[in-house]
Amino acid sequence: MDKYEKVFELAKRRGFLWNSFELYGGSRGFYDYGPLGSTLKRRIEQIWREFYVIQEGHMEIECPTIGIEDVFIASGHVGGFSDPLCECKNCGEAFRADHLVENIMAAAGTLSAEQLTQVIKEKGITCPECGGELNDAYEFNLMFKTTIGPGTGRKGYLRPETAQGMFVDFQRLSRFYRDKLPFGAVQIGKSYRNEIAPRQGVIRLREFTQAECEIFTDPRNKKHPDFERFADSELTLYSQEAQQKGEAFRTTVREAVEKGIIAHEMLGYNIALTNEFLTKVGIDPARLRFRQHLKDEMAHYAIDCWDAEIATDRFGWVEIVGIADRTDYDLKAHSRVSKTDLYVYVEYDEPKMLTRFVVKPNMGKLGPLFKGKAKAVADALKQLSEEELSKSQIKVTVDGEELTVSSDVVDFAEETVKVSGENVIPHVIEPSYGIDRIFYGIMEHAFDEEKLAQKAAESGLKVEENEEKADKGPEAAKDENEGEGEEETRLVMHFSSAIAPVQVAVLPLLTRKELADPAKEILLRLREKRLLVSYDDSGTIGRRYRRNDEIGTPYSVTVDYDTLQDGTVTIRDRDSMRQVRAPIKGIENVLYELIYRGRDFESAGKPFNF
RNA sequence: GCGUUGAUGGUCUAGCGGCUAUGACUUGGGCCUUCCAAGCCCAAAACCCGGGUUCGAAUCCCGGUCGGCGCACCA
Repeated sequence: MDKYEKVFELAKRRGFLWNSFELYGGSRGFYDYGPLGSTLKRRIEQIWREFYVIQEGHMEIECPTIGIEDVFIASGHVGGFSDPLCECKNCGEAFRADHLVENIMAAAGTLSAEQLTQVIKEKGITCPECGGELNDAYEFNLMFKTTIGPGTGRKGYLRPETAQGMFVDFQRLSRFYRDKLPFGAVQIGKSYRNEIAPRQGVIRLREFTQAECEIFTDPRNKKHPDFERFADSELTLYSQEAQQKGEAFRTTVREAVEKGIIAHEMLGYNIALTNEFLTKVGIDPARLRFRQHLKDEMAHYAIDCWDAEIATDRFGWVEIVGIADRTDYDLKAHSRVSKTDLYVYVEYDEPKMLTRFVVKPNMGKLGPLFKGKAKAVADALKQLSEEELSKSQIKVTVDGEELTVSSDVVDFAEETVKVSGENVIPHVIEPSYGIDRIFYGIMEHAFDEEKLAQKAAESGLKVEENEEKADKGPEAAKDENEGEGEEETRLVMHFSSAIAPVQVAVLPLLTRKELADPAKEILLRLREKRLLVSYDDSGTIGRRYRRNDEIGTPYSVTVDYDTLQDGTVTIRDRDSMRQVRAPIKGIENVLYELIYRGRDFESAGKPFNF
């Protein structure tokens, strides 16, 4: 079993992730989040909101998951979100039709499936594998298509990304933020891609959760007002240059921006923010890097693009976040299709005085003179130069007809006007998170199989000797030695308490009413503090500790007979397995501080060892 | 999508023409038990789906579904 299998086995068994539709045999590319998985995921999303909505002030919006066709025509998904495929009739191998044609002609990527089929036939292209005949090329679009309304209805698509919502709502958002750049908006929700062959579990899904943020920025100023906040943060960067050498390096955000490795402060800031977020939710910094897109891999309109990648045991480096400067590409595209200008009016620091030549035809006189042609004449006059307008008889050409206008029907002058700003199409900085992949990354990075004997030696915990076996004499001891290969291991999920789906387990030492009652009282008090708590009284205490280790519960509270005497309970720390003794009174505050205030465990009570 | 390989209780697995389908862990009920899983008793729980071959199929054959791997794909 490799690590992926172990993590998945645990995830399945403990209610984190299940194959969807298992009852009916399942369906590829879909996963259910079980009770604990669902909670864990929601907590990740909630921290994401704390970062982007609360701290950064990019408000959240919610758009339909079904979009109308125009939206995806503008975004390029209708035309470009598909690949022309074609298969060999002989060996069945599938190829990208445009790739086959690429060697023969340029701009193969712009051809339709029909055109590609024609080229393949004309040039007699055969299967690169076996030389067999190829069948007709066809478009495979990765969007799920549907119909809106009854009958033929209207074409609709399940959105392949959440980002378009923010672009389509751009004007409303701009008003909401009182037309002041930069501003941003986020959306967390489901997106859909009809993948050809989804694999790798939750890494590639047909329905998945994205958290995307679009920051609309002044293209002339990509400095970040709060850059200093992260300027000295260290990042692991795998830049274009570093990729040549095959080696990532550590540097500060400031240095990366100054040296031009990262294009500008806006990107640098957002990469650092991403780094902070991922670390906070439990991605191991040692298994995290930011990889820059290579020139040929970047979308043609993008200025710079960085992926946060995590090291996974089976799949190697996996992209979990993309952070790109998409320029004004999306807004321009929607402008074009919707025939609406999308811009923000940006005021200058100082109004500019501009001199320009202004022509003012006197319509009161032109009208009676030229009747229906008056408007055209006026327009023609406006095009003339000062010199021509200065003549007493001005000649203009309207619809091929030369007309003469006397100089008294038109005024002109050089005017100085005050211009206090201009219309700007913002550039978009887009951090785009794949929540499901982050979820898996957290699971894998939190997963641990601890050798218990070794741990006990290291942490100075008491090693449990099996007394029974010792009593049985030398033979039993020999048995034990022979079984040495099967050293006891402990499965632990080292979730941070910020995301753990269960934060505290309340456990009566024995299944007895006199212990259960105070335990249940503690349970209620913790719930009042809005902590995620579970109660478990089945099996031995050790077994329950292990159960909670597996689901990553950071703290356990145990009620025993001493509790009845002196009103104290045991708090156990998941990672160190250490225990302290603390009074029941105020226990909810102590746990709250351990979980949310980073209180040191040893300070939570008196050291305790059994 | 092509090729290849696999599919047995919740999990991991034995069985590869003839059984009431193996075992372990887990789970539930109880006993025992005063702090780190596997002490005792009891119980629950499985042959992926559909065809075919055969007196008889978990086992052999075909198709499908799902999983792994390789190729292609990953906008």
